[in-house]
Amino acid sequence: MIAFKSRLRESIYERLKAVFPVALEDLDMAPTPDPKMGDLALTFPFQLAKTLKKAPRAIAQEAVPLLASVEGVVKADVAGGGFLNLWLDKAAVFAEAIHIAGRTALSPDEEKIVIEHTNINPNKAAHIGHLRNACLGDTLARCLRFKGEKVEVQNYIDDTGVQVVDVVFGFMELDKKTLDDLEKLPGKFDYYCWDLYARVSAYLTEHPQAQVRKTAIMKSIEHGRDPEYALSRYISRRIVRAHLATMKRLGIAYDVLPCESTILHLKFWDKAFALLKERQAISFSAEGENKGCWVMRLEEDEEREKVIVRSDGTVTYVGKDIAYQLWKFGLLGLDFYYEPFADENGRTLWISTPVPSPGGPGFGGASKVYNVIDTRQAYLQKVVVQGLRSLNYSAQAAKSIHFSYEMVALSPKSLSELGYAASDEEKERSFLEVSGRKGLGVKADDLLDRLEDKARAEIEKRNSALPAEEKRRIARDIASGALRYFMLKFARNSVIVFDFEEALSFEGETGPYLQYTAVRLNSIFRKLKERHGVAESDIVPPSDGRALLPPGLSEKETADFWDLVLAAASLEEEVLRSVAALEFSHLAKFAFLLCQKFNGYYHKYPVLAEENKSVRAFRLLTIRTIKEQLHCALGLMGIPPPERM
RNA sequence: GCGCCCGUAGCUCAGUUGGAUAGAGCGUCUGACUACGAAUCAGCAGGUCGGGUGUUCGAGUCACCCCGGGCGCGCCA
Repeated sequence: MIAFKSRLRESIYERLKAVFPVALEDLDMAPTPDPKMGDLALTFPFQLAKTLKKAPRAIAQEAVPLLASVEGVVKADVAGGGFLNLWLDKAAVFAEAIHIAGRTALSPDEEKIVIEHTNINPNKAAHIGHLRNACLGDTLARCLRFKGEKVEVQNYIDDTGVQVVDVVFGFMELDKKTLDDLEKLPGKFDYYCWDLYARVSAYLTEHPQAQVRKTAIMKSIEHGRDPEYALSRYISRRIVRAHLATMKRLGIAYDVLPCESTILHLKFWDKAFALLKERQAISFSAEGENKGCWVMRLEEDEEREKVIVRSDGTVTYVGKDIAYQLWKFGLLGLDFYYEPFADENGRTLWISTPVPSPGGPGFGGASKVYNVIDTRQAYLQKVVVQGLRSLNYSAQAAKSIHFSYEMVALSPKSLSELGYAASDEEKERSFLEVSGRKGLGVKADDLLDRLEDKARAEIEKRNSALPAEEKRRIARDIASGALRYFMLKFARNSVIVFDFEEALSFEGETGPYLQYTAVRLNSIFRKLKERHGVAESDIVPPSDGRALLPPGLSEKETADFWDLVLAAASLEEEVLRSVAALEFSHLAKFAFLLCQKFNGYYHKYPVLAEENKSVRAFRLLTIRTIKEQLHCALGLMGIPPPERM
């Protein structure tokens, strides 16, 4: 419908411009509050009132005759204090909706877009906070690809960070395990490390003198000395595989895994450092509290400065991030080497390596970059962008988007369900932050397992005769759909206070509600084939000149049909709106509303049982359009539509 | 102290870059299945949109000030 609307806007503009001082972009067309008042409302009379020194209502009155014969408009009228309401040609809109259903006419704006998301430290299992990140990032990727953009998804692996060092320390010092022992460790490795990491954190707090040993381990890893280096590498790689397996359960995949170790080996930082010095984006601090450091002055606060290179010559996290961001835009003049890491449904996932490997693919070189990182890192992301700007890469700075979102926290109820013994101070609070250090959080796989168990029980109630394998597959799809919708339904700026009961719900505004709706739609077409031998693809608009809307259709049904089709036809606009605002709760809400409208419609209007042939054909055409748009929306959210459930 | 975010129905949250009469879900209550799938649908009840002052034809939405809560502000990542 986006194409229909833009054509409409242009022809309205053509009619108005001779008489009124309007610009094309002033012609906003908002839906009316009530379909009885028309379909779209123009508000330009309000805007013109002052300059024309006329009442908005009078302006609207004057404009009405100009719009009466615009193509696609069947009626125009004045309403309220000066709204100009339009009634659209239902058949024309419906025809376009049928034509475009399940597809899009949108086109890309960028040469190439890089999205960085997930980025879990490879030292422990993924938890619900990580899931929010991955679901948002993956949905963004899907929407941009739908739009036609060339998208590359990167999952940055901090394989040399202190968090991995902590776990190496734990294996060596607390558990006295060798690499050989690790290879034989039974059970879920990421779960083992989850507990170990919490144990190490507690141990280091109680035994500050152990920091010396930890520092020694870190140095060994940096210099590639075994057994520390071999352990760190083994741990990080095995955990990354665990994370990938978790994300695969949600249909989330990546193109490339850039590793921090490679950034260090290939001297990305040295190159970036030289650039920063050369263009004076950073300066050497000769005195004061940051004496001996290379620092960047902050634009919004001249008093403050951020240390980029420490006095001991090592680079900070932000410094490395600036180098990485430069590489994403192809501004570093360096590239990684790559080797295959995994095969995901026939698609190769590549990992960076310092070892030259001829014939490998190339990554990076984007014209726009989205970094999906929670809002607590907003300050650091600002510094990164300022880094680009200071290097005179203002175009790239403007296209460095921090896709920020609030954290996932735990409700007091979920804390007690996890068996967490909260301190008195913690009991006062309305929620607690997830903390890997404390081992406090809901592990992604645990939550998915619980969702699957519950889904399987529900399937058993309804479809116990299905083959076991199919029941398992459906349970997986429902678990995935429930979780993905849950992660998208909240606005990104609001803290999700996680509650098991809410997250495990399959009723109301949930993923399974949407899936159930899709299943009902499937069933109609399955039965159409079984009972009447008509395939879904045979449902097409009448070709013999008969009207798209059957004559004599009741006023009530026309209104219900129209409400449904208008909703379905706004998918593309909703996608654009969601991407522009980075607010995928819009898309989620859109899909939910569409399902609600369909379920209400279907309740009132029988389809297969309808005796009047032309009415039945019309309803089939209507719901087929709905089905395709719904499947499309589900696909954008990564919610799998089961055949049955 | 400075910066960012949040405050809407009993609970959890939407609210289309300012539009007409503020909406969902859950929960409560009342109804609808020998099924085109009840993971559904129909209905009842529930609101000084934290408070105030402005801007505007129009404010839940924008500005400023308060109140309450969260998160940042490391030579950690």
